[in-house]
Amino acid sequence: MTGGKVERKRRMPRAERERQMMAVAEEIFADRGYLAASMDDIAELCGVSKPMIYEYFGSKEGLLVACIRQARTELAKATTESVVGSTSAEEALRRGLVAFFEFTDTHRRAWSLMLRSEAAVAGPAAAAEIEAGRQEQVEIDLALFKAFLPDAPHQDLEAAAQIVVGACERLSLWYVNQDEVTAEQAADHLMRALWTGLSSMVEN
Amino acid sequence: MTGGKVERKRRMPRAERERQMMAVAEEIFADRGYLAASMDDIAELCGVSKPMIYEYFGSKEGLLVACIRQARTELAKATTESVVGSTSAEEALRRGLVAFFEFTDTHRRAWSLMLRSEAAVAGPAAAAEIEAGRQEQVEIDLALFKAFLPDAPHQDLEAAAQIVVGACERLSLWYVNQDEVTAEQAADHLMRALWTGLSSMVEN
DNA sequence: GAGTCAAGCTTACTCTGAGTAGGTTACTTG
DNA sequence: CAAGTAACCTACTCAGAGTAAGCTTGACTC
Repeated sequence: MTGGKVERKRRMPRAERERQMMAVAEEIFADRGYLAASMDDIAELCGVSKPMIYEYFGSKEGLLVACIRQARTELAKATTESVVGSTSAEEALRRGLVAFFEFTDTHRRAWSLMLRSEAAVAGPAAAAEIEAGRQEQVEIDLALFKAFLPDAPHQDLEAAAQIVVGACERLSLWYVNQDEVTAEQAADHLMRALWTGLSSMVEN
Repeated sequence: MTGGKVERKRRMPRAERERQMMAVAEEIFADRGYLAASMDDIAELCGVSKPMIYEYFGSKEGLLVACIRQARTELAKATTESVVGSTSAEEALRRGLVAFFEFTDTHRRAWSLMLRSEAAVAGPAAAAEIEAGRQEQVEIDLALFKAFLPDAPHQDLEAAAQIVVGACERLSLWYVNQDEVTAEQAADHLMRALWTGLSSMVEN
């Protein structure tokens, strides 16, 4: 089944074991949902006993938070890097959108952890982690708009940033279920729907 | 504290007891989150023992689903009714948006149940109930766009509907935390950001 | 090699909270 | 008032999160 070597029950240094646990947890959480995932099962799949997970992550929610934080970091990295070298605000936004949709497609498990908010229900720490991720995106968009439209009312730009983030989330769900739609097309849809409206704000 | 009569431990017919249970549950779920809410606590606040809730709702998730379904029905009713009598697509969309934002403000508890998806984690039935609510909104928007832009590619309109629903969700969260923003203004922000883009689709 | 320290790991619990079996009370109707 | 049923209760089971206390293995001194 698994291509690599099997090596059951090896002793591992902490860092490596933590990575393995997070990989297993991400899969189990995404597959079964947070509630239905049991720590005993996760431990067994790691070839290790339950207290080890508690030793390293503190609690079930702590394990989930670690998974979410990792996904969040990767997403922020992917979108941020995609924007460098853009020569216009429009290009920057479009590139960011494409990177975002690509991420949600290639990292489906990680994304479903953040989006389907297996978290909101999990507890305050997990919910906060998710909301922080969204807020991060809002700040990025806001900075972009502010640079492009310095004279537009602040409230308008804030609302616009919220709109983009919300639209991205929802559109990503739709997009990953449409086989014939590419990340570029998803980004295009969003640009077409939003861009004229956004750029017209300067005249308001 | 509570304004009305107290009447502790009255016997009630099923329908009335169910309504009371849902009201209590909505509050507890919204306040503490699904996980932290215990069925024993809800039962006690109803002045009744736990098996009664199981008799009427089957499970904890069943109780949550009932709460969500009620909120969903109310939201659909409010937005649908707000649109009747509109003389243009633009007016219909704007009215629907205003009704939506008003609902999220006046029914905060109900809305937070649906939005913060205290549900996705709860289980498949609750998640399905939430997704059904979103899909309902998508269908409504899609029908509206289709009527106004019969020649635009279907995929474009579908994407547009998803965008509107996603943007609404996110913007509603922002809006309920901004005291100085009215429902009309929130709807305005969305219309300004989206309308020109949407209506230009006809030329594509 | 013997001693010792720590990191990685385990067994065997406790305790909370969802869900249930089986019985009791009180209102209605003939 | 007998009988039936709707509303309700006490007292459990059971799964799964979280923990206490100790075992094992390898590396590093002397």
